[in-house]
Amino acid sequence: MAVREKGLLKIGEVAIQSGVPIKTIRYYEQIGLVKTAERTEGKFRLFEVGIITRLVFIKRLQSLGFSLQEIGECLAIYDRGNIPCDRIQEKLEQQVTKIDRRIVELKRLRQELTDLLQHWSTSLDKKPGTICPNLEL
Amino acid sequence: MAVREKGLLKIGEVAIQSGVPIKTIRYYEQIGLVKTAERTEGKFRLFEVGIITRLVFIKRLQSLGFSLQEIGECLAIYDRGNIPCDRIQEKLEQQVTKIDRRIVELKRLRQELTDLLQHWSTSLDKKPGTICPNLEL
DNA sequence: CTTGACTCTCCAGCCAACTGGAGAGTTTAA
DNA sequence: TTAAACTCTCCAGTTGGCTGGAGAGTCAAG
Repeated sequence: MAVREKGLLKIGEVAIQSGVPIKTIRYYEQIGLVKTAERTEGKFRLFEVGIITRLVFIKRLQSLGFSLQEIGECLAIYDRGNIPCDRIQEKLEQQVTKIDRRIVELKRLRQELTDLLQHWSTSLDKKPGTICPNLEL
Repeated sequence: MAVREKGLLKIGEVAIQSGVPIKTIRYYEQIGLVKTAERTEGKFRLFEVGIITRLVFIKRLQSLGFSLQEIGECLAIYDRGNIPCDRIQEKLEQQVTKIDRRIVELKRLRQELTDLLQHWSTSLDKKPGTICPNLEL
């Protein structure tokens, strides 16, 4: 079992260990988030064990609201030999700001909805040129 | 000008009066949200004036967070000769619930982010098998 | 009758992040 | 050696709500 001697993993094992589906791993390779170390003669992908950490990292950042695009930027820093902590910190802060804005938006919408509901009348006549009279008031 | 005599509108005029782009109107027709009253000999769409109210209604519900699917349901009630107020009220309430859930989610995420940032260290060494040490703590 | 504005259909693409399937080839354990 | 399990590439589709463009046809004013 040449693969295990070299400490390389086939995609299926990577999928199991990382929890990321095979298809997704291939997709990540396609968009440059991960790389295959080499291939078998029969074109099977072989990954270094570090791929697991990498995939877990990707999923972690994703769960924090990062896009694959942004994750790619962080990984690029790492791949140049640096720790991407600073960049990530920055992004995290932006993320918080984005969330805050989103929450404000949602609250405004919620207010609009509850205002509408508060004045909702269950006994309005059909007015010509109106679909839901309650909405035009 | 036969069109105006009949009180029918061509799509361009509908677009101007409703503020909905021509392409979008055709799309709405395609998915069954609106109907053309008839066509000219040359296949030009002719709409009844009610289309304006209808489009404004669609946009209104959309701004309240309804999907076109849901809007379609309300319009179907209207098209059967009923006032869709009850249905809309129901949907609005669901909408509020959805927003509340979303806000909770966002707050939880926000908390996670700020927790991470609070304990962020700017002087961590690169650890083997780690991409961003701050994230594994 | 001509010209310019308008509209038609059909196809295709966009965003993001995958996911499904066909059909073929590879690896590995028994 | 054989059969099961695994993997390959390539293409296409998903969700939702549009949007763009090509190329052709139509309408209305002068």
